[in-house]
Amino acid sequence: MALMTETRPRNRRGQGERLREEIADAAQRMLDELGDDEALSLRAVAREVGIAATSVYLHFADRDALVLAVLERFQRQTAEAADAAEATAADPVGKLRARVRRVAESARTHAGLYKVLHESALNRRVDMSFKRSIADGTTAAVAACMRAGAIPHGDAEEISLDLRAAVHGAVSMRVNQPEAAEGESLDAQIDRFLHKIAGVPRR
Amino acid sequence: MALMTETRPRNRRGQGERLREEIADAAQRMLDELGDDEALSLRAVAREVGIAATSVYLHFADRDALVLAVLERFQRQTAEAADAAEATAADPVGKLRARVRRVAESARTHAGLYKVLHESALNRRVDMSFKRSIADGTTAAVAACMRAGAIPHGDAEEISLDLRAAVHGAVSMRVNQPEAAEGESLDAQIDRFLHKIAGVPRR
DNA sequence: TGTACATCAGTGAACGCGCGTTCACTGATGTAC
DNA sequence: TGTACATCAGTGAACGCGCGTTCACTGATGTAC
Repeated sequence: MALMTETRPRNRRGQGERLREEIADAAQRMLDELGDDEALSLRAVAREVGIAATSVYLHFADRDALVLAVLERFQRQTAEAADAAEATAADPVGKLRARVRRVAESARTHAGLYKVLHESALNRRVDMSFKRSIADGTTAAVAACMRAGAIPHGDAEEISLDLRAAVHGAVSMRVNQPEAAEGESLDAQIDRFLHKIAGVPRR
Repeated sequence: MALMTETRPRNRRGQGERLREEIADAAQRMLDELGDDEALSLRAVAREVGIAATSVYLHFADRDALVLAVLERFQRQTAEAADAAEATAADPVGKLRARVRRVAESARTHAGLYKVLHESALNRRVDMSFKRSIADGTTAAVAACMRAGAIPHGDAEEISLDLRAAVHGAVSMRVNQPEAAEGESLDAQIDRFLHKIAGVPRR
C-alpha cells in the first residue's frame, strides 16, 4: 500500500455525507476480503480512505455501527438482485430457480460479506432481522409455484426452510473449504435441491 | 474469574506432558465458547490454566498450533462418536441415520468448535484435511444402504455431498441464527433430508 | 551414604504493536447584516 | 460591497489496553559416582 502522502480534498460545505459513502465503500471492500468482522479495524478503514481515524466517528457511532451499515447495504443489494433475477423469468419455477441461483451467486461472489452476514458473532450480539427479506422472497416464490400447480402442494414454509438450509450449506462448504466440493458445480447442486426438496421437475 | 493467587503445583519429573493436556482442555472449552479462533488468546488460556503465558510455548509452537491441536481432538471425538452411534443400529439405513444425527448433535452441542472447524479463516491458512474422515464415513454409510438395496442406486459420492451440504446448512443456520429456524426440530429436518435426498423410506 | 551435577518444568520482565475511543482543536466557507 | 461570525468538515495527540513472542533465569528432583 502506498504512503498516504496525498492530501484528500475536504468535501464542500453540505457535502459531508459523501465521506460516509466513501467510508462504507472501503469498509465493504475490506470486510469482503477479510470475511471476519472482528478483523476489520476502524483505523485500517480510515487509512484506506485517506482520512484521520477519528473522522469515522463523524458518521458512525462506533465500529459495530459501521459494520452493520455495510451488512445492511450488502443485504439490500442481494435482495434487489434476487428480485431482478426473478423478474427475468416467465414462469413460477423459472422465477424460483432464478432467485435461488442469484442469491447463491451473490454469496459466492462476495464470500467474505456472506460469511460476516451469516456466520459472524455479530448475529449473537446485534439485531440483524433485516436479513428476513431474502428468506421471505424464497418462501413466496415456492408458494407461487404451488399455486400454479408447478410443484406438488405442501408446506411452503417448510419447503423453503429446507431449500434455504441446503443451499446455504452448499454455499458455505464452497466458501469455507473449497477443496471439499471441488469440481462440483454449484448450479447443478442447486438444481438437484430444487428437484428433490421442492419437487421442481428436472429440466 | 477468581484471582490466580493459588499456586499450581508443578508436575513431577517425567510428567511434563500433563500440562499439555491441561492447556488443550482449557483451550477447547474456551474456543467452544468463543466460536472464533482469532478471539482465543494464548494469554487467556494460560490465565485459565493458572500458568505463565510463556509456559504454553513448552508444548505448542505458537497459537495456531494450539488451536489446530484442539480442533483435531474435537474432530477425532466427533468421528469416534459417529462410529459408536452407527454401531448401535442394526440395518444400513439405521446406521446412516444414526451417524448423520450424531454428527449434527455434536455440532450443536459444541457450536463454537464446529464454527471454528468449518467456518473459520483457519481453513484458508492451514491444512485441515483430517476433517475428511467424517465425510468419508457418511459416504460409506450411503454406499452400504445402496448395496443392501435399502435406498435407490445412484452416485453415492453425490448423494453424500448433497446430504452433508444440506445437514451442514441446517446446523449452521441453527448455530448462527437460532431465531431463523425456531421451533423446527433438527432431527425432523434431517429425516426429511434423508428421505428426499438419499431416498430413505419415511419412518 | 553423601554429594555434585544435569535435566526438567516451569517463571517473569520486557519488547513493540495496533487497536478503539476521547478530547480539544483548526481552518475553510458560507451567510446575515 | 465589506466584514464579523457561525457552522461545517475534518485533524492530531494522547489514553490505556491486551496481545504474541523472546530472553535469560530459577529452583526442585532425580541420577551417576
